Amino acid sequence: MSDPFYITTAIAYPNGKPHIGHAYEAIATDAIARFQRLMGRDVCFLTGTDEHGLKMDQTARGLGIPTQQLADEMSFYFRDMCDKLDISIDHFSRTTSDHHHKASQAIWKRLEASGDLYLDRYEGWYSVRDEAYYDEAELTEGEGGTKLSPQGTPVEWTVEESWFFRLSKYQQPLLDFYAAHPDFMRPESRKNETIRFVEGGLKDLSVSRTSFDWGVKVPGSDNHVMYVWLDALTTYISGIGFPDDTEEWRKYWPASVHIIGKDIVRFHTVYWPAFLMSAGIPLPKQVFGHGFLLTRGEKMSKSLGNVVDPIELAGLFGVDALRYFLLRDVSFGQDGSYSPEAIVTRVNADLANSFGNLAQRTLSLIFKNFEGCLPAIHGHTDDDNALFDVVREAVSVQIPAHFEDLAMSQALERWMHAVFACNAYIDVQAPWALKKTDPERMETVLATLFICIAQLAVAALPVIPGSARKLLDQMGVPENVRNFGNIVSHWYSPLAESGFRIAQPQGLFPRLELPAEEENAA
RNA sequence: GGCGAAGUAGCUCAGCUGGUUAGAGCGGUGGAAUCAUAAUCCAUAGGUCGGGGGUUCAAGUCCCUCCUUCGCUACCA
Repeated sequence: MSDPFYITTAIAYPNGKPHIGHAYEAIATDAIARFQRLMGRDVCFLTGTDEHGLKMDQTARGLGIPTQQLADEMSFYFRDMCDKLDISIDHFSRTTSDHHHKASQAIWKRLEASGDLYLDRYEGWYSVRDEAYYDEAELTEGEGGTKLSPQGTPVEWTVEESWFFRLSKYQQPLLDFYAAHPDFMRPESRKNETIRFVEGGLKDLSVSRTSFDWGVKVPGSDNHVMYVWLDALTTYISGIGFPDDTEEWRKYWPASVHIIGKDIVRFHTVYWPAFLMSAGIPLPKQVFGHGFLLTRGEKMSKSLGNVVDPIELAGLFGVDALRYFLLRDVSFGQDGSYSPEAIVTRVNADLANSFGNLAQRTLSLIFKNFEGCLPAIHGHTDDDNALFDVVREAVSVQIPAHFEDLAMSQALERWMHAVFACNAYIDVQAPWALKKTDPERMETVLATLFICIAQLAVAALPVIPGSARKLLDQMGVPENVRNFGNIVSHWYSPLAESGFRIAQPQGLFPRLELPAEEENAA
């Protein structure tokens, strides 16, 4: 294979179990990765956990367990989420691994060699929870005269020796890079924000801490640990081999796209590129900041008690149902809203009623009337060709174009459009009525539908991998045509002539019911 | 305060560089069909495209202004 495609999610900070936002990001990234594989590209998909930092250390201490043990436990939940949601990762990287420490120290040495690191003192109001310093002016007065950060977290006056990175030096190089690579930041609104931020001037960045030791040691300064972001971002390259000159590293870097949440755009579009420039490493081709998922239009938060467990949700509605809903109902890049009603409505309408039912009625007719043998084609009519045109246009032109553009919801909209065309076709042709009047025509109609359904199933593989695969299995579609290139080739007649028979068709997408408690709430 | 995004049918939203009667899905209504997961198909419902002003032969689609929501950022020190 050639044409490598390297995609990553953000490296999650596992100070709690994964929530729906983590799941959303993983699912979206997975759909893109799967799509690219089905386009024949050599894909590497990396995710992982960012386990350093004071917060982890403190949480562990609070629980009375070793920090590493907490990290192991929490990281497991994220790894487990990937398994449960059918996330097709190639690498799960952890910042606590030995190799990652080595990689982080290697990049540190490169920054140092470029003359971009210097030792200084840092003092100011520090928030442990945010792991950030704030200006006096940014603080607000809390209860009892305590000082609070803009995020409402407590701050303490802290003085520490710190290594600094000459971020200021990269202001112009970054702006030049943005100008030369208009697709580097997406969507557009995030790009504008970043450019204005950089134009406003960059201050050097404190990149080490001495107040705790749960992190990567700074080479030559054992009492310092590296700033969590420098360490975390390095995961994108350490996960594929850096600093070793491995085959993966040579093949996959620079990354095709980093998929991240809109809240951490700056780290990925300002700090990360600056670090890489300093280290003499090529920059990723694109950073995409997706939106947030709101619960019934409200921001998720622990205090509101509306934090949703994605595993529970998948258990309730099905993994593919959840995946489909998130990618279909939320325009990628914008905020989206989630509710049980919305999932049930969308999934029933699209997957159960339209697509699932289409497959079921077609396969049932074949199963009952031909003992499962695939019907022969006795010459196609204009109606057949018109349907082929619609489905083929969707499957080999529109859907790939939208996926390529990371517009999953639009890809699925085109997919549904083609599904509608199939349902309209089956109603007009009424193969069940042709049984007595024109059995040969009945065969052709069902064969036509069979082909179209297979094409649509392949196009849906990135989003609903489990159920699409099950359908293709039921239909006996050979593995080697289950991709965007081959599914529009002539595989049907050979399959029919091979003597393949479909078994009694099994429904793919059961109609969902609104959970009882939700009905009451609504 | 500055910059930016958004405000389009009951709901969720499409509408690129301005141009025939403003679109889709869901919901609602009226038909058809009965192979299928009571699923499907057809027709339809008449929305001042946030308000106002302007440019143009022609504006959701460009300009100005106002209102609302949101994001980034700054400041009041």
